[in-house]
Amino acid sequence: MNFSNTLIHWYLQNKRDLPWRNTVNPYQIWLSEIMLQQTRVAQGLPYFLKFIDRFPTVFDLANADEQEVLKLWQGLGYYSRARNLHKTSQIVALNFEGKFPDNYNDLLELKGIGEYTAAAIASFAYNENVPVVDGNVFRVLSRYFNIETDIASSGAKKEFTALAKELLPDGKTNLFNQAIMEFGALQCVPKNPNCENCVLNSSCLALKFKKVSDLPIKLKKTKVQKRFFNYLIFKDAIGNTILQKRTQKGIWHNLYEFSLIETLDETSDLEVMELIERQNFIKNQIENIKLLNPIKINHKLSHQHLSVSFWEVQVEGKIENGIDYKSALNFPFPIVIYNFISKNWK
DNA sequence: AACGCGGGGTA
DNA sequence: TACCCAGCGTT
Repeated sequence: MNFSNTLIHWYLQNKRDLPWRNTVNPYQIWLSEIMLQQTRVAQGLPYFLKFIDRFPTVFDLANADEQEVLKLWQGLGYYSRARNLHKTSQIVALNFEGKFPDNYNDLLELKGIGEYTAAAIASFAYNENVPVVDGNVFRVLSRYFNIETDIASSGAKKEFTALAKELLPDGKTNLFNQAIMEFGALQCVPKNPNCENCVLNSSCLALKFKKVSDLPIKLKKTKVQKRFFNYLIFKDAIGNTILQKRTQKGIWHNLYEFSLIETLDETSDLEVMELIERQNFIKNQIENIKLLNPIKINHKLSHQHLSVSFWEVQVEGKIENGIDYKSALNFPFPIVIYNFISKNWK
């Protein structure tokens, strides 16, 4: 049996039972694909179920506020996906009468749908003859065919797409695309794959040449920036606080946070306290300042490492436009903030 | 063509 | 720690 049919055969015996595999509804397939961009199935699955429950159709999603969409997306990361998801739902609902484009090229026009996602939707929902190339496909193909192209290089996508297209079995694009990705996720995993027990081990070139752990080749390294966040949880006489929306470019766009003092390095608690007293965030007089987490919270993003402190700042009187705890919980937060307040703020 | 964008799992 | 995950949009 050849490569493609072996994969399909393996897939039919080993595939996970996932809700978006039991449908050809392009709305559900689209939703799952957006959520699974750079995201593991285990992490995305609960969000998919929440979204389908709250937004059963593209019209329900289109009619929602962005803030509610972001709230449901809270914790999943890469929040531009949620904003683009919402925008695209409105295009589909209003301009296309709720019907998703039914081919690769038209899908590509939509916000948040790139080459991979367009191919995924086109093949899964419409069985169009287009190959998917994601991280799994790069890994499986580079190993099986011993391809040393740097997968982070500009030409790699074209090269692997062409190869994947050659491998598509007639009329079974849907199955093959699912199969090669599932194979990469379950069998041909990044580290220490179980090659002894693999349906392709007799013909895999990486295994033959003992290069499994060297492939795929990826040269680009991400460099990490360190940042130091001090969040001020103001509290007035009736327990209200201040929240603000992150409208600037950068991380957590359109999510909410407390008043923020960012310092360039590991500033001492005493110095931060002085900064809080000097900076006039609100008119109210400060009564008391208390550091809530003497041990800094380290929150790691893929490209930034954050050291986060939370300060309770008691002020006199009532804060203008203050917000109470119960209302605050309805806002979408970065998960590091949400985890802290849900644990430490009553 | 290179970079910014989350959060969590794995070794 | 370092790397990876059903990548995309911007510059």
